[in-house]
Amino acid sequence: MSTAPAPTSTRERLIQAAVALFWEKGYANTSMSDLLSHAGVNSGSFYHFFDSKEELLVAMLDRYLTMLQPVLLDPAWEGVTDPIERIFALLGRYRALILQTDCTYGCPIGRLALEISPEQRDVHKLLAQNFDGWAAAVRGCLDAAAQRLTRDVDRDRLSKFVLTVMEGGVMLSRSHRSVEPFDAAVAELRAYFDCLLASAPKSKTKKNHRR
Amino acid sequence: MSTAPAPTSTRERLIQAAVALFWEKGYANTSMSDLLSHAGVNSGSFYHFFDSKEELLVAMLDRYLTMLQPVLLDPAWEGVTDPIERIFALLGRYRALILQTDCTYGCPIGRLALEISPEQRDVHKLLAQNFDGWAAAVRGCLDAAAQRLTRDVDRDRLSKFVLTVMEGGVMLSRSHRSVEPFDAAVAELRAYFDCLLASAPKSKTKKNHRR
DNA sequence: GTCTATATGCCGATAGAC
DNA sequence: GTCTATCGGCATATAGAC
Repeated sequence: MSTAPAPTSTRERLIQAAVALFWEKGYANTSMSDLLSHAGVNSGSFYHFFDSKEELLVAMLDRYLTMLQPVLLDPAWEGVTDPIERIFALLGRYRALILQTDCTYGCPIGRLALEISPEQRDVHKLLAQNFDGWAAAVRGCLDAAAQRLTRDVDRDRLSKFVLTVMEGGVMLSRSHRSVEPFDAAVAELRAYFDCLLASAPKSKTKKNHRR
Repeated sequence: MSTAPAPTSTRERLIQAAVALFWEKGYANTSMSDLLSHAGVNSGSFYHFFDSKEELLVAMLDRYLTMLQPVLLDPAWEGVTDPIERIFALLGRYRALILQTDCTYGCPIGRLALEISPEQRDVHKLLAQNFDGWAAAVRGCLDAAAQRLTRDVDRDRLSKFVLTVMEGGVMLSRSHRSVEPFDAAVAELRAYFDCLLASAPKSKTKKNHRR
């Protein structure tokens, strides 16, 4: 409970700068001087901690893995207990991000997945791990709601489908400069969930999904 | 019916090089010298036809619009008449592309949508037009199958959903270096379609969708 | 660990003869 | 319309004092 200004280390500030800038501008379009000035660090210090820009990318993706729960899931799920609604609350966070960025949002992980050369296998492995972590969170929700879903639902596959739809929706919203494509994708996903929940008894989750 | 070797113009060769290279390496990672050597053109000639690299990008995206039907849709739909199967045949083309590229495929349009800065509105307008053209083709299939779909299906929204799923599936396959995420997404989409076709009479489309 | 100064190379774009 | 030669700038990365 100290009020100290949190003396973030140089290494830490660089990772934070990477989180912000690789998200905002992509990897190649973020220059070393962008990173250095944003972090308030000099070139010499950078190369004391990292061998290259790519190594900072790796460190950033590692950080993302640990940020998923506290930074994304916990806030998204605060006050939301129903597991199916948690899935849509998570998608709601992305909707908020799209709006916050004036519909220019690109998911940092998805963006890097398409930008980074496939030869950089270590980077793509981390990207895949980030995707898997996200999907696993959704998978947890589906497991919690298992008895409400029709028996033949492949919950693992469905959790990845939610991720797929999120990524596609974010992409389309960026080029259209509008939330509408994202909203449409989420609405369609909701319709699918209604399908999968249809024959189950407790259909408590029927507020205003279909408009 | 001439057998002449089709003396492609310099401008044309540059556009073709852009189609190939912006797809393979992205926009920023394709250098002018990449483009010039691939097209067999000198720098001076390039700037005779285009004011800048970005202008070539615009020309390439215009070209993509005209290529959609003959290069993508026509081959995908050859021998496939059922409109719903046409949708999945189109997705099958992307599956083939993923396999052809050893699972490093990134849809050129989707990739640019995330890479290009939102400030370049003209580029994003063309990207959105490309997305819209693709979705419109799917929309045409859905319209043709309208009487088989449950009444409350929003066909326009559903056509965009198919695009969303394709783009998300391609993205995940690239980072996982496997077709599996794409296949899973398409299988889930098929399950959704089965839902939407369920209550209709003619369920001729039941071969082996669910495995 | 941090600083300034700088190496080295490729980038997109241009000049100007032919 | 095509050629060669080259510009100025910014990229990542390094050197070496403190």
